[in-house]
Amino acid sequence: MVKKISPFAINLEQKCIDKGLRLTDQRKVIVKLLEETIMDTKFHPDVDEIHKRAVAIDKKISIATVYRTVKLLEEADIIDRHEFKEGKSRYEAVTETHHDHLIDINSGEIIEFVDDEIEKLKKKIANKLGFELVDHRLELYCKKLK
Amino acid sequence: MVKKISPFAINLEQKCIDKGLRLTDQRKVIVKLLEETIMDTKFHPDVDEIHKRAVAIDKKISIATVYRTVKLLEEADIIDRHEFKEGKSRYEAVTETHHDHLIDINSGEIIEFVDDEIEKLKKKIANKLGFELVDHRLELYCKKLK
DNA sequence: ATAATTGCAAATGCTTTGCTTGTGA
DNA sequence: TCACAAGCAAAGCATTTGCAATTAT
Repeated sequence: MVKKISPFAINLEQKCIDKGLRLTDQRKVIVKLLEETIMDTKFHPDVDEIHKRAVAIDKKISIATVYRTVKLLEEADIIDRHEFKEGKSRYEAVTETHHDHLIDINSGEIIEFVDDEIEKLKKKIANKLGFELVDHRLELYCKKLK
Repeated sequence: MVKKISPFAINLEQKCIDKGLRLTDQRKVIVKLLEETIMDTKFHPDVDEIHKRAVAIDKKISIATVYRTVKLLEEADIIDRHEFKEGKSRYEAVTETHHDHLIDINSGEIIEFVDDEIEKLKKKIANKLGFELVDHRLELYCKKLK
């Protein structure tokens, strides 16, 4: 059976269908929530935050389901998991272009940025050391200049 | 009372004394172990590894003490804690110059590298966004080129 | 002497999992 | 229909902590 693929899936639910994931009511709610991370680039919810918001929509969604769904979506390359220095994971929808994060250590605010120069440099360093870059993370922990 | 400071402390035990940390038998053992991370740049032990090695020297050292000591040393800026993508912390003695890490995703080997260009770029990016860089981490997850 | 440190075991916080019941395709 | 998903509660894992006993200065 040939699966129909939408190459320009605009929403995460469509991406799930494209990947052949079964769309339960719970998954629809969670996926809808995570879609907000596309427009609001400062929104990187953790499992608790996702669960709280999900329960507000449908109170029968358990935290176990949130954990399972978030893991599933990560494995399907639909969302990214980040572990900043706080001991828990935060999630956001996968974006076309790679970006890094700047974390305001006073407010906790997370700012995304894209910098081609630093992306090229990462690749160059890996190659120089005899490696091929597969994945990478760069986090800048900062305080506001006044 | 004026504390005597050794500005060029060659060993971690001296650094502990300089910072006014009480040197118990257990701490001496742990600190001695962690000193190995200075010469062996690929050695980034986790708490379990430190505890295993510590017990081999003095079997009455508990894992709680390892956790407490490692936290103490981190707060005293004597060692650095790293959290690579594996869900536990790894430690190494603080070095004069900042370095980043390249992790071989197949072997788990951790390689340290220093790159001035990327350090400058980190600072530049933070400033451009209106921030002052306080802390940062860059990890390259790679596979060997053949 | 005495304030700090230890060992032990219990508690924590985040995450995973076994099992039974429920449900999407 | 029926393989897969959900809910619940128990388990897992790294880490922290309360408390009584021990120890460094």
